Amino acid sequence: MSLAVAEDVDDELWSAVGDPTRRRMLDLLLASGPGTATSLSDQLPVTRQAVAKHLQVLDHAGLVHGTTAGRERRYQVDEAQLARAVAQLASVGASWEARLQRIKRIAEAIQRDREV
Amino acid sequence: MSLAVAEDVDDELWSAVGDPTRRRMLDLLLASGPGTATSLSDQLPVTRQAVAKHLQVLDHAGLVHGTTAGRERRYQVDEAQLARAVAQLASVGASWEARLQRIKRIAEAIQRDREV
DNA sequence: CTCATACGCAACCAAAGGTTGCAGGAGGAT
DNA sequence: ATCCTCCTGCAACCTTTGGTTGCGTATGAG
Repeated sequence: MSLAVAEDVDDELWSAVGDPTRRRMLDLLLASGPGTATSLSDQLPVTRQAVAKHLQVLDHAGLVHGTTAGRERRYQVDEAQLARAVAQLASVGASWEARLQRIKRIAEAIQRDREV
Repeated sequence: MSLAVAEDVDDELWSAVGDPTRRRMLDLLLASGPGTATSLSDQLPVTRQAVAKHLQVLDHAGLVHGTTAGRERRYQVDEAQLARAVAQLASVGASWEARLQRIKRIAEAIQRDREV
């Protein structure tokens, strides 16, 4: 049985998604479609500049993708990359859950031994 | 259909689990059983003090639970709380995936309209 | 008793999230 | 063409957080 830790996970994706503000930005972009730093910032408790920095991070992680249109710059979610991120979350979760199961089995085995 | 954003998530749990070092620590504690700041630190690329701080964070989030034994202080994973964290990861992932699916369906509908 | 070991506390440093302030470019109104 | 507005980018600065080194202290081994 492979005990390899599931931390072959892309740390940049994780930390991109690890920030609560960025998670909410992704939520908003998914819920309302493409948006700009300004449009996002007035749905969030932070300033436009903070949002802009987060958009850079998300862009660099490939989770969003921005296009300039006139004086606006609108960003939209890269669906494939977000799907990848979701898969990695699931992977880490599954790994932990597997270990918890294993511990539980061992605990039960000890319990049985005591009852003999 | 409820469009409520899945950010009713406990931010403390998320950020506890959001840090890569803390994730590795949880991995180690799950893999090798209870451990001390020292025992963890020499399996990690950071100092004992850094590990100690992370243990405080994890403890405060309820993910681990430490007991003093002589001159050692050993920590072990709180399985129930970690299970909760895993559930929250899964919840956010599911929420995003649902939205991605919805977007995909809409895109296909538009595609069909064009083909008429 | 002495020595090694594990710990906690404090000072310090760099990076990240956040803020304010300002200069510049694109569009609409006069 | 001009003026005004709006959205953007850049720079300076503050605070929190992950990380380090250094030190004092307590506990177990010899």
